[in-house]
Formats: sequence, structure tokens, C-alpha cells
Amino acid sequence: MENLKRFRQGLLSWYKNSHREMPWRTEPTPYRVWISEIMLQQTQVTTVVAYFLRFMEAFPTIESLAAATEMDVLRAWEGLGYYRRAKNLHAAAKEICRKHSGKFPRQFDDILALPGIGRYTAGAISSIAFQNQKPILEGNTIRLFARLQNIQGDVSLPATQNLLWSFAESLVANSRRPGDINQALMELGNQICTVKNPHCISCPVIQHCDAFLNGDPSKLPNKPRKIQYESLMEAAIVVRRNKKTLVRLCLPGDRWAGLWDFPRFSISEPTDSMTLNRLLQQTYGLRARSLTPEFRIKHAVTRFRIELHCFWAEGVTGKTESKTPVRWVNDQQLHSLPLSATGRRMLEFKR
DNA sequence: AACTCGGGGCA
DNA sequence: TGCCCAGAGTT
Repeated sequence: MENLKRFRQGLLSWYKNSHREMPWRTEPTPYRVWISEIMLQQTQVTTVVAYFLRFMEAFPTIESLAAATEMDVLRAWEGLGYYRRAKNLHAAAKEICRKHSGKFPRQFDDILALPGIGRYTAGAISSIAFQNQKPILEGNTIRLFARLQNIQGDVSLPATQNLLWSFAESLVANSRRPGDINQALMELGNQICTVKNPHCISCPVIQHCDAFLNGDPSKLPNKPRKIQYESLMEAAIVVRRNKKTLVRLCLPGDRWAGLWDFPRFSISEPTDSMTLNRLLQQTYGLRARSLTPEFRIKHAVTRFRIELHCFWAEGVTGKTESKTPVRWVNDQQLHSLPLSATGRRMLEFKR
């Protein structure tokens, strides 16, 4: 117990001097903390900051978010990835207006019940915005705790997870500053207890670290994983006619569901314009006088590394027909539609 | 328990 | 090129 007190003290005094400034930290209202936590899921802080500021400007309150269209929310989210987060965020805002009179719920169980909020996020919001003594567990703290406790077991196993959650709970139990403790733990994991080459010499809780004293922190956590990438080739066409551009809606189940994209085809080898024109004809009922290969974009999504061959179509004729939803949009509409990140990048390349 | 969902940072 | 990032929801 005396040990715990020293741990917290060392942690918090380090945090006080070493934490990074973040917009949601300067004004941690429940709404702002909520938005930040959703954006931060599987996404680095530096990436989130700009999105957060823009999002707060577009949707300053829960009510304004609930009143927006899903398309506008997705447009604000464009480029962040994991677009289901934006849809759940939107749904949760509506739910808060309906069930909680537009006021973000204070009870942990009510927070946890909102779509897109799991145990981590509920704990983070609860502790940071409401000073409830709720634990958190995520990438940084899993690594930190595995080292502090010298846990050898696979951290993805439920048994190990229970152990880690219990430890997380013990760190905030009966604390006056659970939110700061949780944020300090993550900050420590990010800055000091890093994946590679942890900076143990600068660690404020080194004397509490079982792995440092009796093992090897750099060998933890044990997380047997096997990401195998598959290489794909795709062709995308920007089809213009009468100053309008053809876009299609990505359907539930395929990539970027709910976002808009340009006509896109899976190809097995670099494609000539004739083959591509045939695909364009078959799928959209259109033919192009010329299909010009403009550039190639390499990008990775989840398990796939994709080489995207981008084409521009000119002299387009035919009647638009498609089994999936398509629209011809002018440039202003194109700007306001949520596109995939690579879709948006294609437009910038052309410019 | 395994899969899916984006995109970018970093060694 | 592989691993990771303030995970959640579905199968």
C-alpha cells in the first residue's frame, strides 16, 4: 500500500512535467473527452489533433452532432479510417439526446452502453471527464503493465487480460486523481515504456518494474502475432462528363462502407485501356474515347497492400447504368462527399 | 477465439 | 517491411 502511494506519486510528478499538450486536455468536458477517445482508438495522438479541432468546430455540441447528417459526420471523419467509429459516434449522439436529454451520461454503465464505447473508452471518459475511479487498458498500458509485473503470458489471452485489468484497477482504486493517473500511465507507455528500446533510465517508476529488476522489459509483452499482407492490384477511373464526376457508394460489407469512391476494379495485372473500357461498359454502361493512365498510388489497408492504377476517362458516352448506387456530382458536391483517403488523394494528384 | 475495420508513424 | 497506434463489434 505504501508502495502504491510511491508509485502514484512518482508517476504523477513525472506526468506533471512531461505530458504533451493536447486540445482535449486543456478543456476536458465530457463531450470533448468522448470525441477525442473515439478518434484515438487505434490512432496516434499527432494524427488526431487536427481532426479533433476541425470536428469540434463543425460539431461544437452533442446536439449539433445529433442533428447532422451521417454524410456530414463521415466527411468530417474522412481520412481517419475505421469509419464505423464515426457512424457509432453519430448514433450515440442521437441516443444521448433521446435518452439523456442531450447531456452526456455520468454513470459508467450508461457510458458503456453507448455504441462504439467499450470498456476502455468508458473507463477513460469516466475517469478523465468525471473523476470516477475506473481503470483503463489499451496498447500503451498493456505493454507498461506487462513489464511492471513481468508478465510472461500472452497478453491477448483472457486470463492475462483479467490480470492486467485487475492491476489497472488497483492503480486507480481510492485515488483522488484517477483521470490523471490513467493519462499518465498512457503517456508513460508512449514516451518512456516504448515498444522498442524502452528508456528505462528515465523511467520514474523504475524501482517498481519487475521486468527491469528481474527480467528484460524489451522482451515484453508477449503477443504472438502474424500479420500477413496480401498484394492486390486495382484500377480506379475518374470519369468526367459535363463538368460532373461519377462516384459510387460503397455498400455495407465492402471496403469503405458508407463512403463514396470512384469506379474501381480489381485487376490481376497492369491493365490496358481496352480491357478497362470493357469493364467500365459492363459495370456502368459507359464507354470512354480515351482512358489515360495518370499515376499509381501504393497504399495499405488492413491486410492488403494495394497498388492502385489511376485512370482519367475522356469522351465518355452511354447511359449510366449500375447495380450499385452511383451519382454524377459537380465539383462542389464532390468536395462535400465523404471519400476514401485514396479517393481524395487521387483528386489531389490530378491538381 | 478469430476476424474485420483505415490509415499513418517509425525503425 | 513489419509492427504499432489512447479498440469495438461481429462471426
